[in-house]
Amino acid sequence: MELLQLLECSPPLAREPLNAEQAAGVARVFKALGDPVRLRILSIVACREGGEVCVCDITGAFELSQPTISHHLKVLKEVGLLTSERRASWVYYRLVPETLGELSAILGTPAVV
Amino acid sequence: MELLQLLECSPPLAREPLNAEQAAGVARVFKALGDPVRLRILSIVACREGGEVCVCDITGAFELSQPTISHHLKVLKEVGLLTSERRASWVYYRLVPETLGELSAILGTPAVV
DNA sequence: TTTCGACTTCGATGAATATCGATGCGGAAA
DNA sequence: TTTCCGCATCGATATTCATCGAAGTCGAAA
Repeated sequence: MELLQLLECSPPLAREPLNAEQAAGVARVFKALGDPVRLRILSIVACREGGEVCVCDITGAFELSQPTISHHLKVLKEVGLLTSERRASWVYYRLVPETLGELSAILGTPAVV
Repeated sequence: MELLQLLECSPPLAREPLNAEQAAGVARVFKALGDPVRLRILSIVACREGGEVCVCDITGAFELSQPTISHHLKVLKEVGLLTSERRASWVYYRLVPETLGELSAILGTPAVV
């Protein structure tokens, strides 16, 4: 099952206990968020006007090697938080807001909490 | 700085890029959520009428050793997602809804997304 | 006091991961 | 074609982590 679909059929934490499959899927995405570098990358992409950032801009924001940034981008892409598109020599990354929204819903909306 | 306070002053991902300190604090909590067992534990506690669960009830829901469950409970407690209280021979765990709410707000409310 | 049960802590181990340098690849320019 | 640049992949390494058995703690009961 695709990851976003699995998120969509995972109930909020406080509604009913997650089963093992749901928990495994949701945990994959939260694990991707559980790294400060990846969180900052995601934030950089999310804040950008136009919604897309090229890798060189992200690399420039950290004192980390380019392969390391590439690794983190791959992790974020694998769990459905980012998409990428190559245009000419550059690769542009975009946010997938649906995935973030599903996560937020699983945690429970602030109003309900 | 205490973790919940750091969450409170961390902007939503899409508002402005997280700085290193904010990202480190937020990542700690997401990392705790990035394990399927811990997610299920959290869900079990969140769903429970009365809001509290004793360790033996949680242990009984998994095919894992009791020290392993205790380890996961400690992780969830250290990042401010659970609190515990001992009464007689039993230890009861409760959810900290404020922490979940802060996380949800950082991801961005579903309506805004 | 001794015993017992619920739970935590400790120590060890195998697996996962963050990081990097070196290398590969794809496209554009020369 | 050759060269160069942006980015991904590979291989290696040091660290982190999930898990468990053994041992410790704490409170209640005997």
